[in-house]
Amino acid sequence: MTDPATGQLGPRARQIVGAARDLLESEGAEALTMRRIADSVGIKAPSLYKHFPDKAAVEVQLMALMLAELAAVLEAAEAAAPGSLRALFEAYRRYALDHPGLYRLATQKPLPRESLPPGLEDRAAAPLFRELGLDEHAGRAAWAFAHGMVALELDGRFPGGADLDEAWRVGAAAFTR
Amino acid sequence: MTDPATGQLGPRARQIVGAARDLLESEGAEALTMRRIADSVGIKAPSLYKHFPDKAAVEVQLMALMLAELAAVLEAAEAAAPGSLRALFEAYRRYALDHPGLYRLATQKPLPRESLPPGLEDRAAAPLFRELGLDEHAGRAAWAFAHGMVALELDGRFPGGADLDEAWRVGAAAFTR
DNA sequence: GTCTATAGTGGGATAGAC
DNA sequence: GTCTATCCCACTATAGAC
Repeated sequence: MTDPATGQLGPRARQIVGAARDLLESEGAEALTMRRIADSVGIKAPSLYKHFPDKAAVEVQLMALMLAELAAVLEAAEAAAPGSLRALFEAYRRYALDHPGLYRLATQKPLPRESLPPGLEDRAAAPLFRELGLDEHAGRAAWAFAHGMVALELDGRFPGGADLDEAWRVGAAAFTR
Repeated sequence: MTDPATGQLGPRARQIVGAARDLLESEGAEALTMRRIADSVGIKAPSLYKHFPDKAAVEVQLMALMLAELAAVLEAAEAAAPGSLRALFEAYRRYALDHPGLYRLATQKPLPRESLPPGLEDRAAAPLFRELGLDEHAGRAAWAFAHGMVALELDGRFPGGADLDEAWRVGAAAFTR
């Protein structure tokens, strides 16, 4: 539940979101139920409703968490290696593979844009667009490439021995111009 | 249920898969339940188990259907416009957008490769690889781009007014070389 | 802010008669 | 190959006591 004044989460609510996150990463999306979240926190499921109106509200917080972390990771990559699309892709891939549950949750359905902190979505997308000279079309194409690579890898769609580093390299070269 | 001799589906089983497909496309993945499928066919849910061992077996048939159709569509595009990556992307996009339920079902989880007709997966992938000169890395990168574009578009992740044709064009140009 | 109890829904799947 | 009846499970969410 968000504080009506500040829009911030209380400590208990933050703990719930943290438990939900751990559950999602350790056991996958099917494990993300109100009962399991409550168990992790050490309370009963109905008590969760004193902190969040419904399950969707918990998921919104998880999506916001993912976007903020991804933005931070991309911004750090940009600062460490300015002008390197390779480095941005590398950071994107690493984040997604390290947090597959969160990445999928925030990625496989429409974003509840009204419920998210303003500007957060743009902040996560900005480094890629900056790198590609603010060309919106190239930015979308490169984003789609990165998302596609990650989605296919997470879903085990590439053959076993595939050299994905090389595919990422080809993609980075294709969009670098 | 597959005929033990031929591996083919009987007429009733084919009807069930067709009903499942229509349900999936018209009402989405959540509507794809054994009860709903049975309703569409005009029988009761338990009767489905005389034709398929479980729900997963129905889904496998849907995945095989999607791969076969996608392969056919890409092969047709290749024949109509040889050497055009643009044309392949166009066909890929159109198929996915026209059959979002099927596309997602066959795409958002690991393929049950042992249960699919041998070679089907490769057949669906072949046109793209042929177009890119059999370069496996370029093939994977281009496939990831196409899948990423489609996934993001299906999930409503692009901003409202985004000119996606242009993003596809940029992607095709980037991988054409 | 936590609990117990429970409503209400819906799902996959099986048993056994016909 | 279809039916009825049923099991067993799991989920989200609410009511009301403390």
